[in-house]
Amino acid sequence: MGDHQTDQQAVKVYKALGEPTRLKIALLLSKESDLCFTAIGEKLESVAGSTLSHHLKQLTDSGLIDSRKSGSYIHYNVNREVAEKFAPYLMA
Amino acid sequence: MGDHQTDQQAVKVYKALGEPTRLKIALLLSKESDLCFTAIGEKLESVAGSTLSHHLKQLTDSGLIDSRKSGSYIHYNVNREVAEKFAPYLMA
DNA sequence: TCCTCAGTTCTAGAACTATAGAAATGTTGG
DNA sequence: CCAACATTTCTATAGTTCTAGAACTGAGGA
Repeated sequence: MGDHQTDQQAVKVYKALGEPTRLKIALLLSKESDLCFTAIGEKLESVAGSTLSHHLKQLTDSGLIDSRKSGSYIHYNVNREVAEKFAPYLMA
Repeated sequence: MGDHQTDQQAVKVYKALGEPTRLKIALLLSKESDLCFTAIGEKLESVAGSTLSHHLKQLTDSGLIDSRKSGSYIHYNVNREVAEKFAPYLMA
């Protein structure tokens, strides 16, 4: 068993990926870098902004997705290190 | 994006692992093969049999854990192929 | 400054999940 | 067959999560 801290992150990452919309977001970001909030929203059909925000929060809180603010946009990316460690399936 | 079928299994596997008790079970089984229901229950402190059964069902339904009946016991094992594909972290 | 656009937070309801006790099922040993 | 044990199913409940609308914050452009 890895250390407790790491296992806790594993739970967060897996919980984040264990929901269809969030897995889709993670897969989108693994194919295309630097998408911003609105761009992600457009690729998912019919998801309210508030819902998308909620999903992105879980993904970023887990450490799997990084966000970077640029002007009035926020760009999202898969954190490769975390993905390789817990879910390299995303990068396949 | 992988095919839809595979992504659906990914969601199931990750959902199964995104809960502390179930991650613990998966990690236990990755270290020690062929544990049976009761043996797993003993390694987790204070989990009712009915609850354990429920967790094991999700793990086996996802394909991540295999079960094999032998006499009146059921032995559980990590399915290495599925683990390598979605969560090699388990085998690390 | 004012308006607009990007994204978040608040609120709330419907759906889902974790948990366990009790009852049921199935298997083995006596 | 009966008793004991392994595991599941049923039922109920407390807590969590998904979802979206409405209201909010903050940045940039006219």
